[in-house]
Amino acid sequence: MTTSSRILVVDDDQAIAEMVGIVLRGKGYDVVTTADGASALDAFDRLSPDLVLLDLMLPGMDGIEVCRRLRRRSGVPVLMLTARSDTADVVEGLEAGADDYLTKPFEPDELVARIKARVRRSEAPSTEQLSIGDLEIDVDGHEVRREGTTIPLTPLEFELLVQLARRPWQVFTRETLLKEVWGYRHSADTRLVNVHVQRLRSKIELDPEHPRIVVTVRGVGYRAGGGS
Amino acid sequence: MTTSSRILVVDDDQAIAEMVGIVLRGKGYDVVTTADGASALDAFDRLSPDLVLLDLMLPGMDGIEVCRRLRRRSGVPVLMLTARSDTADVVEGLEAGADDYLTKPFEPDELVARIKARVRRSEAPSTEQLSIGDLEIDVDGHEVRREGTTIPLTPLEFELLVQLARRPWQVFTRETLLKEVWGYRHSADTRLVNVHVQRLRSKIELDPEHPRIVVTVRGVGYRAGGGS
DNA sequence: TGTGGACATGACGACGTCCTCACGCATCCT
DNA sequence: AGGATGCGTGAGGACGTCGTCATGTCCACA
Repeated sequence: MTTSSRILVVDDDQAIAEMVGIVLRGKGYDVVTTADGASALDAFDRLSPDLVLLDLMLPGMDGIEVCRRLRRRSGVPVLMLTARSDTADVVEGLEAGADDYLTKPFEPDELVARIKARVRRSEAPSTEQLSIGDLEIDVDGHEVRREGTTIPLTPLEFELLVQLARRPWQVFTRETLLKEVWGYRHSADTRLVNVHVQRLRSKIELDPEHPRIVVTVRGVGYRAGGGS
Repeated sequence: MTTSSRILVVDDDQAIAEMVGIVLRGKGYDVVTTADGASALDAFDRLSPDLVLLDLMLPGMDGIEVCRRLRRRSGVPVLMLTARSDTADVVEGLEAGADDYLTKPFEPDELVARIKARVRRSEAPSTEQLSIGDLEIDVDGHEVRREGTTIPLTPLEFELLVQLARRPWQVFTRETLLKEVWGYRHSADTRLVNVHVQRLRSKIELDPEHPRIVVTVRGVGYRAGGGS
């Protein structure tokens, strides 16, 4: 981890809170503890933790309500921790927006494993990965790679490639591409598309004279080859 | 739901598989069942399900291995379902990339609630929304809005704002900002930060002379005000 | 209240990206 | 085969963004 994940522990049982704190700090997490709902929400706003570990039984506002309010302001992973193990309670907790539900007594190892799973998933940004031919397209990271090495593209070239790669084999007319990539507002000069297709090819094609990734469909437009 | 979520159930125990199928179909899910690892992976490639419910004990390839292979090709939510309840097993399952782990016997309601929680989270567009003052920051869409109208920022200005807004009230030194926003490689001239902070302010502050969103902390650096 | 350091602000130039245009080549139809 | 049309390719210029510098202003501290 470049910087350790912050975890907000909300539990009024001091023994549990301390134990959890020790365990999690031992695993390299940055732990902050609060004992009631109001201060939990306050701490949340100040700290922007990466995960909230929430006891169901709290003085004042209960855990369900805290969870609902957290959900209103953020998509932070919430792991509920409670002594109540009725199915109805579990269902209620999950319905309120919790991501996981663990009943006391619990094994510290399992707690840590479940926290890791939640943090892992929320830190892994919905990495939309497209592949076309031998290219890997990281849509969120705005990167295109061939065998691990990044190919630098301009924003426009990247958008053009993504548009084509999202529907392999489908042919896009120049008009469609202008609308989708450039936006509505643009002039109707479709030769603009040619130029950028060519620039794109000069960067991503192994043999730009015989393009295999972005293929011309004469009289219609362009399509991305599916990799075969 | 616009279209019902597809769930791939992998279990060689026909009684369980049938029961799970009935329960989930009753909740409106589209369920496909396979009985071993190889056909599960095959079905996965064909169907692109929205969630995989995976028994740990399978003929041939075990559930852990199936989970690993799924992870290699996709970020699909995986919920493990098994008779083994040792903490070590839970930890191993979660380490292998599972998102949740439920032990038999289980309550159908809890299964459904946990599935809903997973699907809900994976369907929620990872729209990371930050707000700072009266600004709304759409991190994925690279857009900043005030009362609905977008404020045009350059990529650099946007990254700078996001960096500050991710930790409201926390003060960032110029060195930190240079490292985080500009990347490692950069010169040590911290005045560069001043210039871009000023440009950012001229666009996002209502009264650039008295900035309230990006605030100077004399002798230290800058911080984003939390909106109060 | 004066002084030095820290910060704000404006100007300018380098650079990259994008759009337009001109021309050459390939492909299709008769 | 020859013309017409569609496409590829290179050059050049407009524009926006970013880095640097010079100067002006604010603030803390004595």
